[in-house]
Amino acid sequence: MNLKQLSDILNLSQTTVSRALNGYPEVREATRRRVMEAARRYNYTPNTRAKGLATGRAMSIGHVIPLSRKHEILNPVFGDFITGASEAYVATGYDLVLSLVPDDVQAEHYRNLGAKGNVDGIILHGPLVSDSRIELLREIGLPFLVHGRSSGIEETYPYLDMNNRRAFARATRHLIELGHRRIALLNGDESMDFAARRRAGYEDALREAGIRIDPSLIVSGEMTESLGLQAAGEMLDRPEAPTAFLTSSIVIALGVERAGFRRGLAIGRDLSIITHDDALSYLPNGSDEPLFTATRSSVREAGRRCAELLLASIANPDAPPPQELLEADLIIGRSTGPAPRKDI
Amino acid sequence: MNLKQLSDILNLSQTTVSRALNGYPEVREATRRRVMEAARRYNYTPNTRAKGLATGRAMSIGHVIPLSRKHEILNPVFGDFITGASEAYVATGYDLVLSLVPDDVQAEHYRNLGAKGNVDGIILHGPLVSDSRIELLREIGLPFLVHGRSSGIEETYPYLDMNNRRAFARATRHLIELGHRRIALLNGDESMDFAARRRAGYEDALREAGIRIDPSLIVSGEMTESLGLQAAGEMLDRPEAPTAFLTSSIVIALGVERAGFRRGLAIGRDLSIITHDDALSYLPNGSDEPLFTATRSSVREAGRRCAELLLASIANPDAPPPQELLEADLIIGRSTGPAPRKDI
DNA sequence: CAGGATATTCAAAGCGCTTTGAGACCCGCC
DNA sequence: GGCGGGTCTCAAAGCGCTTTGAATATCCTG
Repeated sequence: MNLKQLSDILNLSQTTVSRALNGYPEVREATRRRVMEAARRYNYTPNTRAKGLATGRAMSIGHVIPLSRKHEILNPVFGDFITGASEAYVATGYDLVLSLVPDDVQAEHYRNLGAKGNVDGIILHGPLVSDSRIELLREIGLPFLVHGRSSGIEETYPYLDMNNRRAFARATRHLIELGHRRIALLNGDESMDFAARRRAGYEDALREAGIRIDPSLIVSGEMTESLGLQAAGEMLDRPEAPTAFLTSSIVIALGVERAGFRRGLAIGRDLSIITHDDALSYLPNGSDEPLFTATRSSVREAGRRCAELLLASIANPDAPPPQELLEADLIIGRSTGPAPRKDI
Repeated sequence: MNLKQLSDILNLSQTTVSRALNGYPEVREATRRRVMEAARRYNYTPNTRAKGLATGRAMSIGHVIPLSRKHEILNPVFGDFITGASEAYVATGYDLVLSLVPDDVQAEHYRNLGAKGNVDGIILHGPLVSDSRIELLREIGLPFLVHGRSSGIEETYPYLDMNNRRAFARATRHLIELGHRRIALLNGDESMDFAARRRAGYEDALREAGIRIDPSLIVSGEMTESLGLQAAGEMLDRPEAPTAFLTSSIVIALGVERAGFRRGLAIGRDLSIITHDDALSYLPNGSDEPLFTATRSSVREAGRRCAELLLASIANPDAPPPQELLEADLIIGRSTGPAPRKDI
């Protein structure tokens, strides 16, 4: 069923039907009702492509997920982010076009997305430190919004980020106040901006407390269970083992916990853990009382907000670029406690 | 840059340029090269919407993820699936349109997708037992392919599934051969088809061995770490505790493991665990030797294959509906061993 | 009830592309 | 040198929608 068929049935012109459907004022109420009614009856839905061609708007947003050739890991966070974004899109009739693109063809892909005209805007995922894609997107002229930030980019650009630095500084400070001195950091890949900022926060707090930064207590890499298991295992076997771990994701923390279990260490007593918790739906941090003490910030909420901001800036292109910084909560669970006596 | 501008620059008609670009034979090679060259130089990419309008093909595939209102959990498996599917799409120039749709508006959403004409086909995720969406999609007439199957649907429909029943029967048999008699099953929500089949496989093997099926050893629900922790914890505290667990996902298995740790049980000796392993990129089952004994089937591979099958059946609508069944591997890790002596 | 204002409706031009049917050009052959 | 056949190129008609500018009803006032 297309517009012409519908208007023929109604004995109206296409113009009138279109206007009636799109809420223009030049249509008598009775006519509009009649049209609406018929549209529903015949299950008429305007063809998106044709509508897009005519209006110049694609009614869809592109999400481009970088896929490293080296470690082809799709960030598990992504699913929740998308869920949140989707909420905003569904509410406004937008579609979500997803592309997973290998690093080496990213630039080309962004250019194509612009030229092909099938998205009205782009959400940029997984920004690196000094990420060149930001400049590229500005150059292309397609509206965009960065989920995260990129240190080292001077110009202002639209973003929504979580205050990683402050969150990790707070967490580190909390451990220090509990008497811990040897605090390990198991971080994500530090070429990613978020991980670099988390490390900066960790170092801020240590410096502040006059604690030497020990590079042998810092590991960064893919955020998997085995990273936690292996790195923590190795560190715990040292004579001067850390008494506390700060980890960038719950999955890593689970690995640390296991390394502790294997060595007969009680979590929260012999060994403290604070993790960042993205509040992923399928990895809840305990059901009632949180398992891990954690800096928590819902990535789903971030997804929703990102989508809202991008849609708003598409609707109003002259507004200044949106920039938002979410703060994480520090929630206390059962994985932290005072540093063991002998270590104070 | 659009076709007209490009053809003006080249002093050619739009037709000629279009034909040159799309590989039609009526263009001299020299001309074609000249056109190609210019297209690259000016970074011309045909507008998808316009092309779609003219050809009637959207060059994109819709993935509809059901989002239960009750437990808003996005299956973590989904990320890897999409990654796989993406590989097939990128190779053929298709886009991936994603929608997360609450259960109660699914039917409407499928209808709209059809009418709006912005996808050429649909991948149906998360089929339930007797899933009515399959009938709906057939009625709508849009090409589709089910990832999984739906028991209780009589007509043939295109699908790609993993042989869940056989996989779980094999795993259960393996435990039985190791001497286990009290084997618990921690399953996904059994209104989902895959979970129902897994349970059937588990029961097949028990029946075969003449072991009574004990409903108190079967739990199904959301596949989270805490499900594993709680269900296993509760079972292990019984006088007649199970000696082995079969779980539907690694996350559950991690929970079981933790419940074991907490009770001082050695995994692989006091307690055996077999899990299904979707080979998720961010949840590797150990780095060299597998942590868990597992039935393994890469969901990413499944994604790639689903996409390929759907694209093939779009290209050739008269072919019989593709139906494929993947077999899972049973890989032996360190989480299984003979049943403890006293229990034999 | 004429005349102008207002409320409705219409025909037609685009949006950027593909594709059809026809025309121009060039070649070699008789 | 004219003609048939191949090779290229072209103008124009759609694809389904929005939107402009004009036409037609309808209504109200004096």
